Amino acid sequence: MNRPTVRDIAREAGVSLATVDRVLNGRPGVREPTIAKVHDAVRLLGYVRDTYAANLARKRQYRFVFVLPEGPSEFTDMLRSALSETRATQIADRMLVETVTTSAHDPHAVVRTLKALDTTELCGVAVMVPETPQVRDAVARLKNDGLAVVTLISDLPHSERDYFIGINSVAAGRTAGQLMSRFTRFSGDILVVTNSMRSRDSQERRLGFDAVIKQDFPSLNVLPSVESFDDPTRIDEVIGRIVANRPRLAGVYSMGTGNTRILSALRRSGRLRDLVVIVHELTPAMRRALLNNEVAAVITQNVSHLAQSALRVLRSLNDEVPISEAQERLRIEIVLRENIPGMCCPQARNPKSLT
Amino acid sequence: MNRPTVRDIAREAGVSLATVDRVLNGRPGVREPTIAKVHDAVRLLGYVRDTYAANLARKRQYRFVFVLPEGPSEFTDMLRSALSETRATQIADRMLVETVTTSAHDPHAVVRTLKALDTTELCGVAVMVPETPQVRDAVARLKNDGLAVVTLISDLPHSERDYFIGINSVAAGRTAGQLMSRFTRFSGDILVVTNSMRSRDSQERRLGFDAVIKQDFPSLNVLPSVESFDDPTRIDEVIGRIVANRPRLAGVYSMGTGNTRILSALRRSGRLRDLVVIVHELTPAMRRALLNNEVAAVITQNVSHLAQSALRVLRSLNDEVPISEAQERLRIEIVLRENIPGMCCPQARNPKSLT
DNA sequence: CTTGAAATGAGATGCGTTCCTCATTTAAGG
DNA sequence: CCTTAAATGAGGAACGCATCTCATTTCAAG
Repeated sequence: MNRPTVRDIAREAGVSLATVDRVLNGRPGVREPTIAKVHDAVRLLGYVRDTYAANLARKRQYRFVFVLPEGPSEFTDMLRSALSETRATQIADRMLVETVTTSAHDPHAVVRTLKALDTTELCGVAVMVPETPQVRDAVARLKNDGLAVVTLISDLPHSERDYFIGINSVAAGRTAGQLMSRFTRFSGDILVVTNSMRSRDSQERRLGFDAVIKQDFPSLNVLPSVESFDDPTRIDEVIGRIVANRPRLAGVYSMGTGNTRILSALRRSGRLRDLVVIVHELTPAMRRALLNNEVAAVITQNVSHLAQSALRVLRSLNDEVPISEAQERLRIEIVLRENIPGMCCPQARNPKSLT
Repeated sequence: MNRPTVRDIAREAGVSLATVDRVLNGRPGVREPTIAKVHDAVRLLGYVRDTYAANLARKRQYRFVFVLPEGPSEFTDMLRSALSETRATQIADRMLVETVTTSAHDPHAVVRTLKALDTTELCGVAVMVPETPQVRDAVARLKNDGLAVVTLISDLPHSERDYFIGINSVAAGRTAGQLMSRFTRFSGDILVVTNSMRSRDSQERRLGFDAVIKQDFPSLNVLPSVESFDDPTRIDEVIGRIVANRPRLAGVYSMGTGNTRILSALRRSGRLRDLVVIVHELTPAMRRALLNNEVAAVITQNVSHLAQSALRVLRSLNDEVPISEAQERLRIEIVLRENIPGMCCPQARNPKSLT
């Protein structure tokens, strides 16, 4: 019992190969009842097009571009290298992916970048940019030009994007909240810091964090969010002040970027060892911080899976085949010192008594 | 600049297509220097065979079988359904996978099952069976017949299997240990229970658990392992006794199967709410237990990724293409109430103050 | 230099598609 | 009933590769 081919469909439907082809590829010049006959045969035989043979025949190349924020960032570096790790898949599956960068802070620059994309050559884009009305419009334009559009890491909920690849920020914030409560033994002040509360991610993480603490662990005192605006001196100053003024400070939750600076500010304050620090995104620096017991937990998503998922979804969108929700759903990962990915050998550790 | 084809190789090497084919497919009748010329051309042009075109031409079907433990088990049910979720991939990639079950308790049955496999039809097997010398021999025989063999969940370290797909049990045990320490506030007795300490997984988990507690959290008192032998009445009896005799009991670490029974025994003892319970494998029952705050954390691996990874690896082994270690490495996942996969909407919760 | 086996070349065919072209049939309009 | 446009059929070429056959070349041994 071999997989049915177009010939089988033709025979079953009692039409010619040419007609089957016309129907399957949505070409004009076929009457309704004939179309129905073909579709019936497809259903009956359980035919699924051999995408690879099809791509071979039409010499297809999937051209995708990833739009990432510019500037040095450990996180986008990880994403970039995860993307290049998929190279074997890329060539096997006839994909050509390139990345372009854009200033994440400047909404106009983002729109310019999106407008500059050559929509005639491209099959799809994956964007990781902050949300603005202009960006939503630019996405609509891309969709209008027939491209597949997926959002990465942070979503554009009311845009016309086809799919979001990333984790739910509210749930991530809730996870951080639960972890913080249990690790701080349910009492003390919690400092919440981010680079900017204008970012949707930070807002949602804070929302989830507060919700779970208010509901389940009300004995924790969560301080108002502190914004660093990515300004190193401001980080040092603000953190220094709060640590000095809050003897009951038990934990620090960093929702945004700049974790390295925040850690060194805390280190300078001399209280780092007593604080439960929870951050997002497992960058190389945060791996080190976990190993040194400076950070208690990292809430993260698997960037490698993210990259693979983005490519799979973009391809499915182009082939118009269904996407398996369950298979593409990224998990909210909790990384402690002992389950850092890719650290199988527990040697070279820096022990420390926490008790 | 398109991808090079066999024609390009032939031209570059100054030989005919037939010779290129002979070299590429290891057919006899080519002199050493000619082989070298072809290989040089391959390297120079960066040729990679189009596996899909190749499979199309040779009408190839990958036939794989998964050997799983028989009997009702939430975990193997999950694995089975994860496997069927990959059906779209299976047909797209010309794979035909079936599962056979075998009695995990009876080493002879396992060997019989492995011997009964039709090695002429098959391309590879994925096995999830306990380790015995006989099983290792059976694996050697399969390898000898030219099959690809991967181990699932629990490894057969000294067998000739090609690849192990699963997480490091020692590291998983360490993670459980770290979590237990922080959640129990670094003090109290810890009950460690498993269905059988003869299982390599349990041994290794215990090893990791003890190591991390001894090194970093020596104030915890970890009790000797209790074996349930999958006997419900024994579970009730042993757990009841220990809970009654240990007023300082702070946590329970279940390394093996039978979590539902263990939980109900603890529930009956009336102390469940005060105990930090950590288990392995996120089954539907454990999801419910997390939601009810009966279990504090589940250490698990992503069964869906496991299934996909197994198929990818089996295919790569058959195609003799390199396997991307980093991409296939499964993570040790920590699941708390707030980051249960696939639970985006935080309604319908059963709140409880833990403070 | 001849012989014969080994090495190599040339070419055809097919895998499941797509995408053509050109003929033939069908159905509706006058 | 004839005309005409639309619908359908028949078939070929190509995609990158595997596999096979048969002819030709090469090279060492005799």
